[in-house]
Amino acid sequence: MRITTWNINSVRLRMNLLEKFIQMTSPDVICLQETKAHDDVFPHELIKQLGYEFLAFSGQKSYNGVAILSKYPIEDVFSLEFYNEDKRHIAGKINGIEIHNFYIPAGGDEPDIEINPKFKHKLEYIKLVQEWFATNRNKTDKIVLVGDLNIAPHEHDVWSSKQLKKVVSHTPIERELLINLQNSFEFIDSGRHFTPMEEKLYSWWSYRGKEWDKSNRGRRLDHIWVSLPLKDNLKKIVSLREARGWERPSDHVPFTLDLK
DNA sequence: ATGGTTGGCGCCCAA
Repeated sequence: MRITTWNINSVRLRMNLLEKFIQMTSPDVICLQETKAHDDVFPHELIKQLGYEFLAFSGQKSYNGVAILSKYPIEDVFSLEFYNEDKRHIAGKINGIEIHNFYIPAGGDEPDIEINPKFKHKLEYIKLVQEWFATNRNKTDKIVLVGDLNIAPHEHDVWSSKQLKKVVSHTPIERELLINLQNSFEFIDSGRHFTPMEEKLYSWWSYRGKEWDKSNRGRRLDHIWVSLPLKDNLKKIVSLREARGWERPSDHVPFTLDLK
């Protein structure tokens, strides 16, 4: 089973890129974030024409929004709403595996919970996810957790750990909380399972600043984790860097896992 | 220390 996570930054604007990616990669399951489309305007007919008959989506106007596109039936679909009415999560069971698609809050600019409520909300959100899994799921369940988690947890998940240590997405508190969440459920980080810790691995390059390709100031914000029963099924991952150079790209690239 | 770009929507906000 081939599973992709991709923050597409407006699904309606980038249907042509989605089609291009599908032709290249043909995943069984595609999890999208930042669809930025209310359910009433989600392009479900077009996506079905691309070969994804089974869809689950939870969207809102302008912001957030997540979707699961699947070649196989999706059962037991539900969404967690940890903050306001934000559409940041959708889950469902495909071929006996429960897939959780998250769009964790970005957290604003200032990494200080006293003056920035968005940062506070981000940290709380991660703790709530951890509590939810501890309370509602077992480590023996077959689970895949994907999404734009908006945190680059390890040193070589960013172009300069030193220069980004006070930048939201790579502050010590966020890194610690995300690693705690991962360890608390013994999730396996597929990106680092296949890429040595000392090797750079990115999934996002900012729109700001010229020459993203040459300067290569990337971050690994997008992740696919699997629960312990799926560890031996891990086959390979691909972070599709070239997608950042496509015409009118998302600032995130598709990240794909193959499971035996 | 600062400013840089993009998308959605409505005349600015979030990333």
